[in-house]
Amino acid sequence: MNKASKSLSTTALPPSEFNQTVIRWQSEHGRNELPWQLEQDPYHVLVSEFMLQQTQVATVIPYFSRWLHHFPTLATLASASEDEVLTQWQGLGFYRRARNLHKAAQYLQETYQGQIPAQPQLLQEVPGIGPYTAGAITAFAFNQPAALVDGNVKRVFCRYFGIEQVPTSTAADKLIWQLAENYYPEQDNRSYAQGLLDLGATICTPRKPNCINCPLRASCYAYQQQRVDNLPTKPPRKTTPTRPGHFIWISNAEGIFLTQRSGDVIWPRLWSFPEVTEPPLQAALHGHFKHTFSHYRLAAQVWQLAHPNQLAETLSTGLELISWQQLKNIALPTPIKRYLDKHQQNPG
DNA sequence: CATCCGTGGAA
DNA sequence: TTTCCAAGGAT
Repeated sequence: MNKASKSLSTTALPPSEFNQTVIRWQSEHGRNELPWQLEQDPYHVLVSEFMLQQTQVATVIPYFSRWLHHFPTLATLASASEDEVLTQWQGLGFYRRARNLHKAAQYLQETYQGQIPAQPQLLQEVPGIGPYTAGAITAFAFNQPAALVDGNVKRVFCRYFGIEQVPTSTAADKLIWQLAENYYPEQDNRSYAQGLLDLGATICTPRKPNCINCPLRASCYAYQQQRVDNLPTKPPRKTTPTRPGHFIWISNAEGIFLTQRSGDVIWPRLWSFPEVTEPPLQAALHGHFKHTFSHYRLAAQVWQLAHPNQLAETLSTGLELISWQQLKNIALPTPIKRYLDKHQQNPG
């Protein structure tokens, strides 16, 4: 018995009983009317899975509907411009996903004539598709057998099998993927995969799980050992630093000067006030805002220059005068959009 | 293996 | 107010 399996539950159901229990529960209590479940369209599944990466269902739903209205097919998405794609994505965050989804559509058009392959191995060659999304598309779009591990599966498995390692660790990740490979069914994988996610999202929740309604509680390690509140093991906390930011406000009656950010920074390829590393000389404070990212806090000051001419000396990036009307057609980061909404009443 | 990449909702 | 964390992937 190796080290990893020593801590594992000895009362776990065998795969066939486990996955049949999940499938039966899913058909009665799972989610079956989410927007991307209504039509079994692989493109719909593709879009939803990109949007759902690290993003909750409730947040995604309105974006998904608007997206399909704007890009109804894979081909329309593939032929769209990057700016158009980012504008539809604005506010959803993790903007690399949008560019990856765009690249994925172009890749699928060129490589498979617009068809989406049903094999995880091929799907992982697509930009933005990793191990989870490859399994998810295989299961949800094609109802084919494949393993998939997301945050829900990790939590359910850590509790059910009694996995003590921090779930983000490499050791836990390998173990959970191995279990996932061993437990998925050959038939009905769509319902099984959906059932695992539904269990994690509605029953086996991070806090105050609803064990009394869980179909797996009789054979769940954490439930039996009263370890539900201790599993999965919490990773050590790290404090999020606060970083200063300095932005430049230049506007006139016609519009405001913005710049399109580069592709390798936060808010990649989105439009924003020009950003500088130091507060400019001879500038008046126009306003300020705070914003929390996943890994740091931004304390931003917005400066208005006394002499707009000095801008050329300060900035390396190109500026464009965006008319007040045009603002709604470009991709803006949420706090920049918010700041504009607040101050646009008094432009200048 | 660690870090980066957004945002919003819940407690 | 702070903390947590969500259908992760790329580097």
